[in-house]
Amino acid sequence: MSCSITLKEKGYRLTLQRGMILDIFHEFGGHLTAEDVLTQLRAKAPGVNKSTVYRTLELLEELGLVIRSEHEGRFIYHHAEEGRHHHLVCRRCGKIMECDTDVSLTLETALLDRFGFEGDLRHLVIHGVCAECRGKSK
Amino acid sequence: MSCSITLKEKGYRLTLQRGMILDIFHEFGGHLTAEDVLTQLRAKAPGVNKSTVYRTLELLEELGLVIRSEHEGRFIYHHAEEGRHHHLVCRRCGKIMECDTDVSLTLETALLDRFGFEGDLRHLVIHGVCAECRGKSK
DNA sequence: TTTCATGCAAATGATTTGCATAGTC
DNA sequence: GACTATGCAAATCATTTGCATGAAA
Repeated sequence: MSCSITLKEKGYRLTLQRGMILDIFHEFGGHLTAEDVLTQLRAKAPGVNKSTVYRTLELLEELGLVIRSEHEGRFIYHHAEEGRHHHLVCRRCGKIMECDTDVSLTLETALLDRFGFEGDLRHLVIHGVCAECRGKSK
Repeated sequence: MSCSITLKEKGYRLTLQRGMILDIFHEFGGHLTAEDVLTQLRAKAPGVNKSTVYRTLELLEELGLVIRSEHEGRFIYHHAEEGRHHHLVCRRCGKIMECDTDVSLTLETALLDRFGFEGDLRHLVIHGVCAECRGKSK
């Protein structure tokens, strides 16, 4: 698959661990913490170490294969090929929804026009209150 | 000032430390880490403790007096009254610029219309490349 | 066989917590 | 005087790092 190719192209070794971590991102669509990845990984290969996960995630992010963001004091990762999308985090129930990026196109052009800032709007984390929770309390 | 009043209104004690931390947010417009606050604080009152800063920041955030966001694995805080603004973080030079929120009005309404999601667009952190850095490399 | 990746264990650094004391109301 | 906030020290938790060994090219 294309990720493995990228690894090799850039001169990195395709190890069993790296392959499995890439697989996890392919299978699992959403956002994962390093610990999530480790848990998934250990279901298949019990011996794998924490450091390997952290080092691999760092590498994959450098290569642009995964996107790193942060949530509640920890880093979360998702597959870059998964497509552009934003995260809507509800501050009441904690639910995280995905939303595609056409909602932010205007913002993207505005930033470029006004500030010359090339914003990476492939992935925003937006906090707020979801429809469900708004219905309950308001 | 209004912040002190809010503290008292909600039944919290207005201590010297809390007052000074509020002052720091009033004087210093930008975003501060807990450690930044501690440093500023110790310039005036050397004896103040780390825990007090963390506990105060937690309280101020609960009361809505400061806004907490995260950047590079640590929490950053800014005064809520400072007005709505976004942060544009340059991934090349690390510079953080502020930008007002009218650029995101379209986004705000789009989220509400489409998902019923009431996004808190008083403060976004947007990563990207600033005009200066774009000029250099592109 | 050479070099890079892994596992292990220990270090780091930000944030949190328990508890006795000091300060506010 | 009662009760809350502070300082101190130690605990926690995610992430990082040094080093010897094992695996990939």
